[in-house]
Amino acid sequence: MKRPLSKRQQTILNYIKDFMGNNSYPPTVRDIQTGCEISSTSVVDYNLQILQREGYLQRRREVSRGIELLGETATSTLRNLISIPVVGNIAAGEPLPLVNTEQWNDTDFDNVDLPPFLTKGKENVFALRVKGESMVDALVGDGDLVLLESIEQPQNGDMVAAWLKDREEATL
Amino acid sequence: MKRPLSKRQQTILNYIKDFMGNNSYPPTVRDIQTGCEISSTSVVDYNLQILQREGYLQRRREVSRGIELLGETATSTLRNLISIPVVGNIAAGEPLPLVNTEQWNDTDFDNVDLPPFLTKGKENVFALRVKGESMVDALVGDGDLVLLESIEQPQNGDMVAAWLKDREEATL
DNA sequence: ATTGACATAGTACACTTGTTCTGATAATTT
DNA sequence: AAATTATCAGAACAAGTGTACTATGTCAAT
Repeated sequence: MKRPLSKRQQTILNYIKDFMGNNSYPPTVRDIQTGCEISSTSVVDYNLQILQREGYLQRRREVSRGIELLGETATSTLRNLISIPVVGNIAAGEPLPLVNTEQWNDTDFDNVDLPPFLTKGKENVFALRVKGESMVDALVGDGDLVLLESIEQPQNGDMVAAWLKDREEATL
Repeated sequence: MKRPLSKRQQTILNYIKDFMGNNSYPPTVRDIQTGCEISSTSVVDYNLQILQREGYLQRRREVSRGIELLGETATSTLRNLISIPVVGNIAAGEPLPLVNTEQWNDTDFDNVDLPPFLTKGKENVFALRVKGESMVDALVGDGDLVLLESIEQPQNGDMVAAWLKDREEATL
């Protein structure tokens, strides 16, 4: 049941969005105050309460800068491309090697930016570069990147490989 | 010229990454202190200086929570992305090669940042790049990325490749 | 005109948080 | 061993920051 936001509330909301876009940390009450040219911090607090009540943001009043944007506002603007690490190469005509992900660091590998829908539903995804010639029925070629989703499985160590050709995806 | 980070610096860096992944705002010095079980805030400040000097993060000391991660670390954390390593290449028309993770070095792989939903439910995911021409029914082409989910298996290290064609999924 | 909800101001307080200072301990070099 | 550097401890200060309190103004309904 969202009532329309007042002009000031709109201003504040936009300022927060803009601020977080530039600064990687949320604004303080006083940042908003000066940024929106509001005369008092209490006014900011007052409107933030409303914005929270209306579901536009979440506050953690006990901590500084405890503002979190909710809804598409937060997600859609920030998440467009996905960077996937290319952990290494795999050769054709040979079984996939065992990979120990626990030893990996995020900074250890190169990254590839991909559209989000490619990894939908998977959690720990990484990539391998294909070395050598084709695989099963010539679906994968030399230089292709293979996105992998790692799974912990005590008993059986299988791997699921997801090929991504341009925007296409197929599953084996 | 990056000198190797000390264990404590690694711990702090990971904590910041983790914190920003969960909270949408950076941690305070004291958050890091308690989170990493450090006895004094000055120690945190000391190590943050080093991390900044080495280029791992940027600080705005005049404001609270003025920590900004640099590099891929930053973007992937902000966008809730998952960094996936591309461990190697795979060739078409041939079985997937065996990958020995223990031989990998930090510089051996590229990374690809992907949205979490792609790897949801899977733990150790990595990617392979397809080299050469197609595989099964020409679903995967040269340069494609294959997402793999690695599993620890003492006895057998097999991999199942899952192709993702658009929204379809199949398993090998 | 009066009421009452909504919105804004101004101010002060208490806790948070970055910073600084001094000193101690460990690791490394000379 | 002595000297030097790197790292850690502890405490205190000052500014940053959320919040509470009171007062004022606006505006529609009564």
